[in-house]
Amino acid sequence: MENLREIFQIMTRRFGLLDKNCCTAGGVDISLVQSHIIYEIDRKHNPSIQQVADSLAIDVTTFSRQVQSLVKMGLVKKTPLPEDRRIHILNLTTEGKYIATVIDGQMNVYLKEVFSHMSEFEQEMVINSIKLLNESMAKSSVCCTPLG
Amino acid sequence: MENLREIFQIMTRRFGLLDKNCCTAGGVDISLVQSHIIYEIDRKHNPSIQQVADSLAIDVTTFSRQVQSLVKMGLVKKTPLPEDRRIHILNLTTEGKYIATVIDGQMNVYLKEVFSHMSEFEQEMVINSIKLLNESMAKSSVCCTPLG
DNA sequence: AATTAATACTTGCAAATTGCAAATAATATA
DNA sequence: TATATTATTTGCAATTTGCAAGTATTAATT
Repeated sequence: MENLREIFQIMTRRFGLLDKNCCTAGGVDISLVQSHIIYEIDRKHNPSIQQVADSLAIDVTTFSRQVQSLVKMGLVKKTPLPEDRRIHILNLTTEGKYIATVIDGQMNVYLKEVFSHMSEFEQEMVINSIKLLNESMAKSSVCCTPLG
Repeated sequence: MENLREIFQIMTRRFGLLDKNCCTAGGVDISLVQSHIIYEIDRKHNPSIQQVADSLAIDVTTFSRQVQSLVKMGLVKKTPLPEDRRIHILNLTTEGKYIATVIDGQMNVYLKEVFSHMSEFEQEMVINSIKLLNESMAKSSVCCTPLG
């Protein structure tokens, strides 16, 4: 088998670049990490601080501060859970949701553009492959355990 | 077509985690960025500072300082080019090469482990898909232009 | 019920990383 | 020679990071 690392290194680097494009929406500038946080809060159902931090494999203390920023920016709301007030639940404000939607749309436009250079058949294949890869990484012991 | 961003977001995040594992070799600790820099210097033939910075899409001033650290750590050598002494050529020291080799080996072990959860056929397919993806991104206008 | 332990989250640093603007150094052009 | 251009490096000043230690709240133990 050929050099796996080579092709993966290039791929992830390129996606990193694509990702960087995606941090301005509706006149609001956010950082890459913040966009990932918003994405994750949107995806999960009322997650706690700890949960999201684990999913993104960010140190909780760092994450705590990032959340504070996002709250200050009016994109995220933080509410103590009534049943257990140690836990704080996160969700997006209306503006936060809006930003999430815009970024998501933008990302999909970018990805579609990338896919437009392939045939129907190839597109199918690539999508299946990525899914397979995700499943394999989920099974793997060497990495990637966080995130559900 | 289904939500492209979802599967890519998960994939790149997981690879990010895998990548993070890969920064200790032979008793030397390096950061993620530094490991990418070493990888890129190794891959290119006597690249200049500017070239590597562009490839990795890192600000040159930031990159300059990272190189200084790596030189201080004895992993990278920086030599002015005789024909044009504005340009500084980078290459790995013996220890730098050693580190690069160790990390590369380690990464390939990890990747093989991930691939071990797939059939022969699937493995082939995934590899072809990643290559296709890389080619498509290279053709794309929306991202990823740096790096050759 | 009172102590102790465990969990979820937040601060206090201090170090590392970043990027812009300005500086230097070397070459190319007028 | 003077001016512009290119490659790289510093000077900040702001942001981001992670560890250790803190607070707040709930669970377990006595």
